[in-house]
Amino acid sequence: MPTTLTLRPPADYLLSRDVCSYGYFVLAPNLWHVPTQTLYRMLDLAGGPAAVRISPPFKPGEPRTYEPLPRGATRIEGKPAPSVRDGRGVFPHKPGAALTCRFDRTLTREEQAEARVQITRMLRLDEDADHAAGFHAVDPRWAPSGHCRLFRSPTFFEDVVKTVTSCNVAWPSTVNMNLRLCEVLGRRGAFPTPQKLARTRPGTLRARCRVGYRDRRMVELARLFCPRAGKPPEVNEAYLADQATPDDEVFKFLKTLPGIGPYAAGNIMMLLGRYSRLAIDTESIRHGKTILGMKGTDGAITKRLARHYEPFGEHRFRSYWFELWTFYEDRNQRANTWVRDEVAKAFTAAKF
DNA sequence: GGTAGACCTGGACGC
DNA sequence: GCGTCCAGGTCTACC
Repeated sequence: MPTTLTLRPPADYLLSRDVCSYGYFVLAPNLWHVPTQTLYRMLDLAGGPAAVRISPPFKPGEPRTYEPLPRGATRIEGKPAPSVRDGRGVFPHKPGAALTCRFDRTLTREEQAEARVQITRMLRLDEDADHAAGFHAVDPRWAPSGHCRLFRSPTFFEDVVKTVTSCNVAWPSTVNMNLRLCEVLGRRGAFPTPQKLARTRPGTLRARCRVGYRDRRMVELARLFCPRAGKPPEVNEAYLADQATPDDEVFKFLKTLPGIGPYAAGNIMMLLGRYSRLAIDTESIRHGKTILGMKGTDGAITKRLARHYEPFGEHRFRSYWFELWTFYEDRNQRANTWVRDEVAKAFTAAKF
């Protein structure tokens, strides 16, 4: 019998808001199903891949069976998206509602524990209501909407690779690269494991996944996540995620990784739960110019942005990000109504 | 330490 | 339909 797990999120948790809070929710293998406000994806577990559907509790009378997506499907036809009349407050379920995680196969006890860890990481269920209150105390602008959590991947490796696919490329290419990585290298469409990517020939990555010159860097990066000659992986996730490790040390280490520069390192810091740094890219410059009214060269605006977000201290990234995210939502409706293949083309700096 | 140019892909544009 | 140009962040060579 297929496994169903119930996860108790923090009291202020809203699936539609907290999943649709960062661009990675539209990158494969994630699939946000707009009509049912449900997240689908494939998780790679010890016993093999398992598809999971994460949703608020189902109402009495609703079908209890798992409804797999057709292979290759990118969307499901259904009812129109819920009303977005809310002006950043109303969603189709209540804050703190238990999350139902339905799998397409039976999971062993070990796999259930593994799945809980991965889903908790992805949804940031470890950032409780007190954590959110800490952010809102520093930046009260986001208290009414409750924005605080930023969606990420079930594994650190996936977050790092996704960040590399977002560098020096327009958003549609990032969407495409992730789709192909999952289709070509992932088991049943899951995100490829470090071991699989480390064994892949750069030429295959370039030709079939369209990653371009990133091919060798991605293979080298994957190798750093794999144990070698009985030694632990060079990338020590526990050390990097440990809040006792200084931000400066983490940032310095990340920049030594292949394909990771200042922007990518800043972004990965956020994905590790470290919000004290910005990740400055062309979108940041555009934001500085068009929304914050900054003038001057890109270098000058970068310095002004640093000064502008200084007052938000340990929460700089989130204060910056939700300004940017609100800008996107004002022009493209609420993020929980976005369909992957449609936003793939709309979601670029040049379009705004 | 700072900077110029190469690295690829895919969208936009002109013909 | 084809060719050309351009955006995007990192890396390397060079000053």
